[in-house]
Amino acid sequence: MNNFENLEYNSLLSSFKELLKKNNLKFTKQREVVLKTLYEKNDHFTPEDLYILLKEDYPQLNIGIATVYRTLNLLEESLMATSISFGVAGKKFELANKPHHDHMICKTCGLIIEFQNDKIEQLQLEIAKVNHFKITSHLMQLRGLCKKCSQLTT
Amino acid sequence: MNNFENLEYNSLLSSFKELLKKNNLKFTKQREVVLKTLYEKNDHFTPEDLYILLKEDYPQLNIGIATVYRTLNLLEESLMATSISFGVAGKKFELANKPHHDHMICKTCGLIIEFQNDKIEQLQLEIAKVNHFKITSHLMQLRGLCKKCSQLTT
DNA sequence: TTACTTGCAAATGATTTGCACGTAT
DNA sequence: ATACGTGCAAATCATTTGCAAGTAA
Repeated sequence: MNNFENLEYNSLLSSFKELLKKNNLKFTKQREVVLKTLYEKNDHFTPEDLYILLKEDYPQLNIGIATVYRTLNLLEESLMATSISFGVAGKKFELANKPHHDHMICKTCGLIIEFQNDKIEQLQLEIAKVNHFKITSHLMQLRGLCKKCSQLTT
Repeated sequence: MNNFENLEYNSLLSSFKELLKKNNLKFTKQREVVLKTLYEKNDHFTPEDLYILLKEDYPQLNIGIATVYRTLNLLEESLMATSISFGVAGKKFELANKPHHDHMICKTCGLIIEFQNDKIEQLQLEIAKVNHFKITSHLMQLRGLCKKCSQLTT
């Protein structure tokens, strides 16, 4: 659970600025365009993906990939972004302004489908309770083939 | 689903040898001790963990870490082992002779608790069906605090 | 004998870090 | 003016790979 669900851009921006101030960090153009792009594109990005996109969209900024990594890590630590891991293949980040959801990931084309299921969440809580385990977060990924790729394969 | 569930060591070993033969690969001491150690310790290991353990237990073998990586990858490709990912922090492998299960992972002490829930698996299949997605595997991890660590924290 | 395998060290690829310069406050 | 942030290049870390020597079949 975080405090950023369903926020529009201006509210996210305010939260971000507040958070920066609270930690004696500065509001820079680089940090701004990372947040803005994640919001506008409303998608999942690897740091590399986002770096390339920012180079295209804001060439005059001449952003460095290290800054992209630093900003994504900052957003994730502040709970304004979340990431899903692809093992050694890296991580993809998304803003945390959407309600909680999990992911289906196509092994062939990388398509990500989001889903949410209350019954599963409920069952997870029950399982945790039986094991005296206190859940702080969970990761659920269904891996396989999306409609398109499973048709190509067949 | 794989064919290794509930197998004892001798059967696993036979399967492994068969699999090696089928692929014109050789049965070596290094491959043997990796399989054997995973079986005997019945636990989850990073390649590094296992490498250190094998160095201790079989010092005369002088196994290299590259061989540990190669063997774990071979076992995983052959479906005799599975891995769970910890993001950038790496992967942990375990033998696939146990029935399918998922994991609870303690963020503080690293304890792994295994669990299995048919209702959740069923719900996952339904969700996939609705989205025309063909599941080949899934990853479900509940992260948080085990009984012991949540008592220490409180 | 003939491949395949191994350990080693070098290569790789993603991510992080040190540093001198730039910039928000 | 004073931190903090940035881009760059070098460093790091886990993992993979090339190669000459070793070993299973």
